[in-house]
Amino acid sequence: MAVRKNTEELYRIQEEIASKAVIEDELNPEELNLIAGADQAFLYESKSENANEIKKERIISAVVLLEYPSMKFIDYAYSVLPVDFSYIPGLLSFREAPAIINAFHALKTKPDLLVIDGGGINHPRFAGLATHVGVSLDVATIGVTKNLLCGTGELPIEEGESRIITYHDREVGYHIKSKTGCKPIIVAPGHKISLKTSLKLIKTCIHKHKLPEPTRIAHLCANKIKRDLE
DNA sequence: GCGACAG
DNA sequence: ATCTTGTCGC
Repeated sequence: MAVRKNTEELYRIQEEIASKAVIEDELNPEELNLIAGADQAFLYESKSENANEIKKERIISAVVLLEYPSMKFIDYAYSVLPVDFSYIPGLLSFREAPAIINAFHALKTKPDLLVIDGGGINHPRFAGLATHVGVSLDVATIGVTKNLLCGTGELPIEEGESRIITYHDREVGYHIKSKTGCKPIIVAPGHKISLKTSLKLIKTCIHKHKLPEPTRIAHLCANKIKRDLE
């Protein structure tokens, strides 16, 4: 339940992914029609055999397909996989990316863009979960999180307002005050999309909640699958 | 050395 | 992320 390879090797992989990430629009925002959201939930099966307690951990990744910009639900797909890699800040993708990639492949209709609950280039080595998945699948991605892993930036105050986040002299994302009374969320490009377009599109995906619809619906979907599975 | 640290 | 009931507020 720990790191399998040397941390240095994993860092090297992330640096390679970062070098392959394209932070420019390779999609036309005007023609965006299908958008997807991905989120994960976990299952714990604890077997208490005599004195030893064996715990199996499984990850559920749900990918929901929505129509843009109506945010109308179209379809979904999911994947359940065993996980052995524990959560380590900065190495989240090695724990969650495989399940997301599996669920994405299970989608019959592919989206033009995938929004993931995790960081994008706002990462110590500029290779957060959204960037990792985007480069692996060669699909445009945006990362959305509720907490900041690294970087600095002012906090927006008024609903709809946003402020740039910087890390090592590089602009890596934004804080967005999505709703009054709610802590700002963090948005960052993952792959094949620019900083500004990421901000613009996510704003369009914010309806009546703090989180944008793709990620919010995916979260509900993953939890329902989890309930039905136990 | 100490504190911080996506999900 | 997950363990969990009520409760304050729009």
